Amino acid sequence: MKDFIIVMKALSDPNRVKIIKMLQHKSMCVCEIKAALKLPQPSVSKHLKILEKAGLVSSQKDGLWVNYHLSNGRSTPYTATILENLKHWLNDDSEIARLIEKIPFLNRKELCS
Amino acid sequence: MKDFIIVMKALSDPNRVKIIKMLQHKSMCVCEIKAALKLPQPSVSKHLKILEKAGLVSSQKDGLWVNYHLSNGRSTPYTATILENLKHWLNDDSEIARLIEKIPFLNRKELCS
DNA sequence: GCACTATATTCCTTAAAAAGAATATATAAG
DNA sequence: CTTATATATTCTTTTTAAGGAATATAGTGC
Repeated sequence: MKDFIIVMKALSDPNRVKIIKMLQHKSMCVCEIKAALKLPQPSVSKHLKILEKAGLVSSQKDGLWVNYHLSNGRSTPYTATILENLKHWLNDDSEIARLIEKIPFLNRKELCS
Repeated sequence: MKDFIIVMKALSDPNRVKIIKMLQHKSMCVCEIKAALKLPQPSVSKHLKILEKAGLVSSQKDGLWVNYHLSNGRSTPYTATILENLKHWLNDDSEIARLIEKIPFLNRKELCS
């Protein structure tokens, strides 16, 4: 039960859901997410930590950067199903659609400096 | 997005999840749920309202009683999938299992008086 | 009408989550 | 070792959600 609640709470925030939707298209570092969502960097880090604890995303260090990507969902039965369904859920949301469109133009070299 | 968040928030509380798991086995009135979960009546009513707003449960008046049951899930794409998966999710949770076992012994006539 | 019962709502208090500012850590480059 | 940059953490404040007590509503039966 506890794990289930942690997953549901992680998904109860629009910015965190947006992060998941973006990661479906591309692994991203914190500063890319920060730029896409126009949020302060500490706020992004905190959201990512919550998603990571819920088993929804994973991270990988790359020098000074930390790349975040969707997890394989194996941590709980819920994460796998939810991540799978989130592939088609919310694609018709206009705000999500706009975010996704902008992803190809995010340039880490420009953003992080 | 807003609807999705409402559903996720509704599922972010253990008592509300327990209510859903019980309703999978039996339509229940407020006082039956109250007895099963050992919660104050106003608290149960409030949880039910949140579940109803999320499109997860529906209610039907029966004289002085109000029977709650799982909704058909047609209100959003999320509710249908979540309700379907919740049929097998959490069945191995000991607290849930104990609740389900007790359902047949809930007697409305005894409880509500 | 009145009394009784099941449920809902309101109001207030408490707890939990989110936002913001500041600071800390870690790695890279000189 | 120093500087610079990306990210994480801490601490405080604000917002949001949950709990509890009291009251309101809506049926039922007399």
